[in-house]
Amino acid sequence: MKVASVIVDIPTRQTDRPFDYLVPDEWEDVVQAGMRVIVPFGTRLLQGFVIDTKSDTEVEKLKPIHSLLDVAPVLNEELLQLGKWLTETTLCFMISALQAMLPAAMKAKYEKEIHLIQERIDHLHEDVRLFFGDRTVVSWREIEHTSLLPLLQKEIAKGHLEVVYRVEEKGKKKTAKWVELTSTAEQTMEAMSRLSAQAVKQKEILQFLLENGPSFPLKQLLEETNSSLSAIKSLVQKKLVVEKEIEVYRDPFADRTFAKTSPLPLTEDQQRAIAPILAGIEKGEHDVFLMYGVTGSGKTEVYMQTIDAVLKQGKEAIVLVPEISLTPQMVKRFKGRFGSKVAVLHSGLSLGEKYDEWRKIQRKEVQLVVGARSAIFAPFENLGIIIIDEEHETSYKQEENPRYHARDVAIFRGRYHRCPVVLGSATPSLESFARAKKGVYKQLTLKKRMNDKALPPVDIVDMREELRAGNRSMFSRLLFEKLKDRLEKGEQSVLFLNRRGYSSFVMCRDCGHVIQCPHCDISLTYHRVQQRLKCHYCGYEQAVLHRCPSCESEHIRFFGTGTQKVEEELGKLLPEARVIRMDVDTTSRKGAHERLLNEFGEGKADILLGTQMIAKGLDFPKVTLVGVLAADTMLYLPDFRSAEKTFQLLTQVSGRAGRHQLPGEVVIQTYTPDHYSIELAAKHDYETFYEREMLIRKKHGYPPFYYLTLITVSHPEATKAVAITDKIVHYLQKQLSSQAIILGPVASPIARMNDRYRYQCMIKYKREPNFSSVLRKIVDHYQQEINRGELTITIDLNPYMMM
DNA sequence: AGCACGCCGACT
DNA sequence: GTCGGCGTGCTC
Repeated sequence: MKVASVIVDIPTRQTDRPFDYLVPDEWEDVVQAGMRVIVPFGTRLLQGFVIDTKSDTEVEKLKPIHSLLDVAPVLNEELLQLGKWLTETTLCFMISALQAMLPAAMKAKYEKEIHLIQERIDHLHEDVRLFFGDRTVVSWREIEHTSLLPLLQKEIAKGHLEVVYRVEEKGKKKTAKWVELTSTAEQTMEAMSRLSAQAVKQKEILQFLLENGPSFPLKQLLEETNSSLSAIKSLVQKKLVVEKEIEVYRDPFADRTFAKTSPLPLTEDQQRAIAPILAGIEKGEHDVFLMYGVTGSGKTEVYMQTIDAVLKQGKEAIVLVPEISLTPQMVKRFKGRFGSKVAVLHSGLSLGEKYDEWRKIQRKEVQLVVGARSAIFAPFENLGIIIIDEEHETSYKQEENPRYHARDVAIFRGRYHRCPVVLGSATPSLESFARAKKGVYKQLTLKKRMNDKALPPVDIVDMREELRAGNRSMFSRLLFEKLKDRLEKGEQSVLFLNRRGYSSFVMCRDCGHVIQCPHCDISLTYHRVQQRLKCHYCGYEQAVLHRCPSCESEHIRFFGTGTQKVEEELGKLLPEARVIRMDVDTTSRKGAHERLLNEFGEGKADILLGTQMIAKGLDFPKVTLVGVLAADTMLYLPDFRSAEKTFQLLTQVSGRAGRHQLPGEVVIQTYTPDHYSIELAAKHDYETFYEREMLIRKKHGYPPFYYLTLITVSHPEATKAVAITDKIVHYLQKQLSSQAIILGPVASPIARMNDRYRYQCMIKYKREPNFSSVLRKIVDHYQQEINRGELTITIDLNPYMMM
């Protein structure tokens, strides 16, 4: 007897354990851990993952596996272990962990249907027969909310109708039809001679296949022989050819060629940095390297040469880059160096395209993956290096279950494969830099820029001064002068507007009323293109108002500075300037991002105006001026990392100027010019920033001095939310050591979302061996209320979003 | 998650 | 006396 332990596709506490199934004899040699199967569960069918096989079980009423979804495991031993580890470190369900490691296309889609039973059709109620018409199957969804439901249920009970559960995959493999000769050349020729004289096309097709076959893609065959499908059909009927479905990959880069590049000679700095990594690769040793290198110091070239060494060993490599900088420029660099050995995974790809890239990895058709966060789960079996570029980026932390950080996963995998993990950044996260200083990570430093160009001088403009001087525009006099100057010289400028925490809201000028979402405690954002007000948290939207709902005044207007508004003002101030605007609105269409950047690169515009997305990776020789319109917009968000984020962003943006022959300049506009994060960013002084910020973190008990966990409780009733949070706080105080600092309950920064009140509790701690079991007990205790859907408790170990 | 099972009130 | 409402607990 062979038994399979299966994790079923229901993410709840009660089903978060393996269920045993009998493996039918015919699959005894096939079923292995890591495969997906379909199993009966209660009355339905579900997708599940085999995590173990064994020869006996305590379970008495074993059901057999219904069917297999894979012929080979989709998760290997390492990834199964990694899944287990994810459940422990992020407190998620096993099924969520397993699904997170696979492309979304492999998730199941469930269909419930009512089938007609042919033999019982005479017994069937008149109305039901009428409803079915000439159909034999009706989807459950169609009748679920109709008056027909009770009648149908009776008929089902009587056995006149049958309920069928179907499980399907979300994404499909893409196939193409091919045509193939069924017999040998001689037999085919002989058959040709027996064809009727009228069958000109059929003979032509056979002849073509004899010369170019024996198999050929159907579509091209029709084109080449200029014939129609009917000719093929006749040949199929005569059994002279067969049609075959052959799997093809969707290729997101099909119509692109990438110029081949070769390794560049390394600078002294680079050589010093690469040596320990190469030694690690050579010896098969796991180490975490923090590569701290100023912008333009050539980190990417170092990455590529280490990858080269890994591939030469016959091993594989993963490169993570932040979603936002996974630009065509970036892809081009890797594709140019490593050609067809590269798979690219990012959110711009369709479900099916991601699935195809994943299968290329699984089939070992590629050796290198460049991708965003989830690419860390690439199913390589012989990893030689993992590189995380811009390691400080918060997008490496997933903000939904499983709430993992790609850096932690990388280190897990690096340890498993005994290979180096390289974290690269010009502005490392405090956590990583502190670990490097302690010697936990090995620090590698790239001090000099490759072309020996000095970092650009930065001017800080105090916008309060501007206001006092009577300048009410969003451009300071200095920035305006410099923009005009570049325009005259024919050089380019980049204007950066950080909109986060500063979106355009609608306010009444008479009574100060701000239009808010009726379901969330957050102001609605004005979307100019569609002339609508939208809630960014629950999706609520409404038409723009022309009269204040509170005081009936007509003096209601839009506040906040959006990119569109900057564009408008630029048009007034510098009408001759050609401006390209890049934000969510202008880049949402596929390929728009790349097109706009290309236009700018070709000099078709003087000014590139944009949000976050232009902060990274752009490298245009003619850019000599970078302007930051409002540096402090995110400085006062309720987030202990806001100073760090501001520093990183300003440093990042400044790095866009003067990367080549022409010297660059940076202008930072701010209302808080003496804030250390702005001052030190202007001086390009990371290390001083690090020291200052560390003092603050230490004083207030934040990472990297303390670990942090955020518990968010949400409930439709505010009093309940407070009471439960309060109980949790008290319980934690009893269970945790006296060193742990437990804060709360306090209302979340967004106190109501989707008509649910949100309260939170923050725990700062150094060492709590029982922490996760304490947290588990809390969730278990409220299980009923959670199941009823009234209550949710979200636990984020190591949060990056405090909202 | 979804479904069966079981316990209460409103009706033929 | 039964039909159907929802609350409770189980699914290998």
